[in-house]
Amino acid sequence: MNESTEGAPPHRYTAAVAGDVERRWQQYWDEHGTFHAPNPTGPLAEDAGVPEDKLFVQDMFPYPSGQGLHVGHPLGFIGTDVFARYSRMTGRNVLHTMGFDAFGLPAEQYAVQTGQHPRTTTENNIERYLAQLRQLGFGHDTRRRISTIDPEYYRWTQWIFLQIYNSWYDAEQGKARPIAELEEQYERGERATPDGRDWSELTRIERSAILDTHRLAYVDESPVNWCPGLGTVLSNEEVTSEGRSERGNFPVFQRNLKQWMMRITAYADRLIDDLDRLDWPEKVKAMQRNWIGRSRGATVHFPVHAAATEAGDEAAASSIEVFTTRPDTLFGATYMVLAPEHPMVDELTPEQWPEGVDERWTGGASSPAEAVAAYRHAASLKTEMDRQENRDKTGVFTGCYAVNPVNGARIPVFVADYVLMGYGTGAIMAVPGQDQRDWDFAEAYGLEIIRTVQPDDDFDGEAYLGDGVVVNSANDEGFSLNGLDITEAKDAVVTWLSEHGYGGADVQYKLRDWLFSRQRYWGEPFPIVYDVEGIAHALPEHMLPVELPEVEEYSPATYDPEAAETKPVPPLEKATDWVEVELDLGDGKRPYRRETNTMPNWAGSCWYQLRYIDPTNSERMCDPENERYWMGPRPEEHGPDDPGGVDLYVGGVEHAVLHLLYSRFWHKVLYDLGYVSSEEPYRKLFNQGYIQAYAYTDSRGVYVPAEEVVEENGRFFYNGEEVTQEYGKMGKSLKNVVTPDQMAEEYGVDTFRFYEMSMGPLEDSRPWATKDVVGAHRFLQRLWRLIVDENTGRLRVADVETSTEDRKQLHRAIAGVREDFAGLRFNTAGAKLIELNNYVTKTYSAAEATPRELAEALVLMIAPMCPHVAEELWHRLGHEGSLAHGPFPEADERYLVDETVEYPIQVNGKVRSRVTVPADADQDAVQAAALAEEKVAAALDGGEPRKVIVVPGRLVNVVV
RNA sequence: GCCCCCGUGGCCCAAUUGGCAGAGGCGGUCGACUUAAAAUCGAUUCAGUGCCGGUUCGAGUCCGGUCGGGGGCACCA
Repeated sequence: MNESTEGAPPHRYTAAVAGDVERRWQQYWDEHGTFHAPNPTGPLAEDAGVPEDKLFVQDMFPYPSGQGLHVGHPLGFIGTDVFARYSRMTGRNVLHTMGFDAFGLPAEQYAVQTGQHPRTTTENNIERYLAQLRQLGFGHDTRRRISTIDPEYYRWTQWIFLQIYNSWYDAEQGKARPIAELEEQYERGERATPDGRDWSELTRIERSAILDTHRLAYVDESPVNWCPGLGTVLSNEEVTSEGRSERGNFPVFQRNLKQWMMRITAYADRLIDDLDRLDWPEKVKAMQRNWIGRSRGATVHFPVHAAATEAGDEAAASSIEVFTTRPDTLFGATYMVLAPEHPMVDELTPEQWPEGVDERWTGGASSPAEAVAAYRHAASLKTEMDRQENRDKTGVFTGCYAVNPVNGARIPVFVADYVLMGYGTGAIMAVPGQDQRDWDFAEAYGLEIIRTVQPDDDFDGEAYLGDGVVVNSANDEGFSLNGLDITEAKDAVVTWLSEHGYGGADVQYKLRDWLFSRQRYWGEPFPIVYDVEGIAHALPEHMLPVELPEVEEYSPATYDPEAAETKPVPPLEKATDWVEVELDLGDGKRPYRRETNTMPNWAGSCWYQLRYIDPTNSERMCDPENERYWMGPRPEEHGPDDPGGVDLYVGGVEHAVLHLLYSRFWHKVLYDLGYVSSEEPYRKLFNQGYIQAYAYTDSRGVYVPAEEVVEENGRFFYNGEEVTQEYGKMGKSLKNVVTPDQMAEEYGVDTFRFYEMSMGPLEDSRPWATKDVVGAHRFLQRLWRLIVDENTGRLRVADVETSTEDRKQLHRAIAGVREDFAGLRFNTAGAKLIELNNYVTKTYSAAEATPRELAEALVLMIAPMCPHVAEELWHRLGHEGSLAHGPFPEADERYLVDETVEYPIQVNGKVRSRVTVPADADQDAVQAAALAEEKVAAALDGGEPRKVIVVPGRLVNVVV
């Protein structure tokens, strides 16, 4: 027992009493299924049907780590719970639950160390986690809990993969369609095969290869991020800007490997455009726009004087294709650059340097081939880090010239590593006059600089990026851009290019296709097998789920982090009995090999909201009727553009790109294929802040226990020794962890919940302060004391009359609290409740009894934040059952308006006096009353005011 | 380098969106209860909103600049 409860009155609301109350009500909720939300149809439907007014609230589900929770973890969970509880009390059908994102590296790594199966570790952690969630009193519908590692869940993850695999993107219709419909187009000859042969003439392998190039999930041999230290490949999103793995910080290398990809780029436009239809933080939208990186511009083909590679060879007419966002500057293109990896480099490089070549261009080599080879070799050795640290422009002349199509100018072609193979076409037209990178290169290599946009008069920079009039842009055939503005010039050039066959308008994206396979054990197996010819086959639905086999070794082969030339070996490769199977896929039993990669960790989280809706459905991923009810668009409620989706999705901003982009992509595919009615998974997104903490280091830089540090005059001491304060994360190694368990022990969960919500706005990050928690505790003690006699435990509430003032206080609080709850402003809702409680305490704590009208309203209004103590008091007030479904107090307009209003009177903006007038006084009456006021009259000194501003209900300002 | 967000009493935070800077909590001080302390209760204290300038009858709120803190992107043609 805590010493603070010793000697306290026997019926005071202490941590011990709170703990008892909390456990009892948690059990009650469990036994009564209080938070079960009915579905329109299926096993979770009820005879009574469902109300039209519903709310689907979702938290970003947690990874069940073995570390346990600290006080920062549940912040968002409490926020959604308060909102869900408030909404439920006002009569809405509320779906709120929580599952687990349970595949992932930590369990696998633990398995590697200890030999314990990742499933065992993970399931134990989930048990621990569930106990903690229960302790915090969340109103989850526990029937809807899912876990991504549950075969009945990942069966549907595999099923969705198959839908994606069996689809192609029809660019004309702007949507995904079944691959069978594409095959029909080929069969009927409506679509030409790549080499023009008839579909019927193609072999099975050839047909399958053609279809594979259209599938939304496909195998590709292309450059991928290979991370030898982890023994796996990674998606672009999982690689940091330093070119290292986000997890583990190992070096990542570009290697050509055969891997599964998802054609997310097909959805680039919709993923960008539909952001406008979402109620999301602008910051997150900006990050997604940035990641997708759409730029509009033009493709331009530059003919090359194809340098003969062999003596006497008349070079074939060839051209270099570039992408530019500034086609208007085409007349200023004075040279070109290819990325070192560009496939055309070899064919363009002639035997010998042209006559009189600039020495700076040759790199001192005796032939172009030698110079280019040396440069490419040097570039290949550079890591991302090197490239970033050193931005000096380097490059080498290929010996080849291209022709600027617009004016016939002969311009040199360089190889330089400031052009990246991964963006656009891997080649650029260089316009030093309007691009700083090109300017830098041109300066270093003595290349011509032509301005095609007239800078402002006072411009003294180098490359000019601003607006202006186009100059120096005309050819001999009468085509001229001179005098146009940039936008007009772009249009004119694009038109000219298409008319003359040199290119046309084009759009490029930074977004790449999503690398979807990982060489790990602890992930979803692919529902794919390969036949003896190596052709991939999707497994039929009835063979799902494909379950993970038992293996000896859980880890892939890992290597020296720097060993770039190594190859991935997935752990499933060794499960021979599982890999080699005989199956009947429709043409008799045949031998197949299973795909041995597994899906990335993001797969399971791409669609879990759909499974929450229909967690027990064994026929379908989710019944369409249930999906339509919980997630379907509601234009009458959210406007004509409403894409539908979860009503409120709360989580950290760290998932701004990865999870949220992948999830949107999957959802759109499912929408296109007709499985869901919503076009987006999450209609409204909210990023909660982080709870941070102070940490302290001693003179050696070693962390000391934060809770034992004392402050004195702004300096900090531990055991009498001065220590240094740091601010940041909460973590074991920082010795500053505070757990919800500690808080529950010391104050009870309701106090903890109330404190977390009242610390500040949910979206803000703020420091944890254990010493402040007592304020929330005192508040609940005062509330309890108003209702329960601390000495006898008897109810001290009676049906006594309340005063008009009481009602004004009460109804003002009700109106404010309702607004605050609805707007997720729990901190101010809490403050208003404390204020009302303080008023009632002041008015009735010394009286015989507290009026029931006030007591009940307080109890109901505190319930979303402090549900256990509210249930207990509601019960003691004589009510049967739970208050979880309301009622919630309603404000009576009559008490929100005063009969009189006190106006502050400003003279020249400074408050000088006050005057009280009837609330219905019109502006003239208020003005008259103000001017008649003694001090104001004195300030006017008999003169006329220059101006009088009356703000109805606010104030009067007299200007003299 | 580019883009975004935030600076209000000693601390965490409010302020009806341009209208009296203070709702709430912590802390401090004083008092009650107690043999005493803790806990609890009551009372009370404290800033002119990072800084400079502008718009306005009126600016924490809008605009420009500047300093400080946090975040995102980064040779993307």
